[in-house]
Amino acid sequence: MSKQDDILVAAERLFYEQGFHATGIDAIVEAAGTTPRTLYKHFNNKDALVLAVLKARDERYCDLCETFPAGDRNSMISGFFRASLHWAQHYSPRGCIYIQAQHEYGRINGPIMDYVRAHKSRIMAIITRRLSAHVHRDRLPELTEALSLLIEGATASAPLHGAEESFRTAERLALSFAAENA
Amino acid sequence: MSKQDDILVAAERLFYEQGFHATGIDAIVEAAGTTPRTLYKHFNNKDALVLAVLKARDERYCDLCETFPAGDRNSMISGFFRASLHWAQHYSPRGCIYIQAQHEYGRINGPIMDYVRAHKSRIMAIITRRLSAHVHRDRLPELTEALSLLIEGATASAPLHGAEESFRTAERLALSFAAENA
DNA sequence: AATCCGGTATAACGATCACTGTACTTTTTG
DNA sequence: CAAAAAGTACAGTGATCGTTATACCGGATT
Repeated sequence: MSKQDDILVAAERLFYEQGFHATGIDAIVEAAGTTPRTLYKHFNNKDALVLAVLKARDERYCDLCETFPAGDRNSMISGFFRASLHWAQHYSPRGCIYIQAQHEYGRINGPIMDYVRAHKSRIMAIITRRLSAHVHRDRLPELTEALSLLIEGATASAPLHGAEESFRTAERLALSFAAENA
Repeated sequence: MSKQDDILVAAERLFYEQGFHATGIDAIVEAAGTTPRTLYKHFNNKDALVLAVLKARDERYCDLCETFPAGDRNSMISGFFRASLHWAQHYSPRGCIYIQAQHEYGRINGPIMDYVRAHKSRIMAIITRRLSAHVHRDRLPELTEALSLLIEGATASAPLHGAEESFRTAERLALSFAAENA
């Protein structure tokens, strides 16, 4: 476990809990048990650190979308929400960090916003591909968009209404929709 | 139009476009055409200004939820999403300002977070009451929660996928759900 | 043995932050 | 008209921000 990893872990936790702008470099280095000088030897500036945190999260969530068990259409929809509930409970109990980044950096047309957009479309591409064998081709885009919207809504609702209930509601909505648009 | 209103309008725009922590007092007073001294005669501190902005938004959106046209169950669901689409396009094209506040102030157990929670439950109460005449009592809580989740998801998806498409998808999801759980 | 590399310690840079003291002018109001 | 209220001008507070300079340490590589 290098110091670079310690810094990444601490930064991810603090950025997510307090917000990007509200988290100073000093707080990160203290939580990571190191010094500003070391941090800036691994990351050119704060934005680079933010990007690294977003990238680490992106890879882990993409992995989750790739690996939840396959099956028929309905069981895959349920599996997707079950996996996302697990993710929300363990890694994302206070909403989506990309939505958070979009709010805090939305004015800027920089690499951070580019990464947010890329992440969301990566997820949609994975879902589309994994569902493609079990859904009619004409219905695939609208189902993917519905699932994306529902995950977004469940993640945003979870902090206030509880994760289990939010994701269960989202799952029921998705199954109703899929059944009607068979 | 008092200076206090000018300050509120400028603060709402800048907080929403750039984020709360990223927006300095100096930027607000410049946009409002006044001075820091005047701002602090109307608002004790920055948090009080944030609260005033959240309150102004709350009242306007509650008004919207109260006044969209009534009708039978399905037409009210459609009306709710149509009204919210209009709101998103004109006042909220970059996501929900309360979700934004929750991310930036979530660590703190203060009046800002209290107001966020109060806003969300106020909206749900209005929707529940307005739908109560047209939905079976047993199905009312779950439909309200589904609508809340869908509005949240559509608002969060709108900046990336387009407002019309996001709210149309949310509406279709809601109608499928309501039909299946009649 | 010499050199590089990851990391540490300390201190400081200029900029910006939220916020205020003081004094003056304009507008509103009784 | 007088008094209170609202707004302006300007400078400056201490604190914190992201970032860097300088110098030193220990271990692995060559």
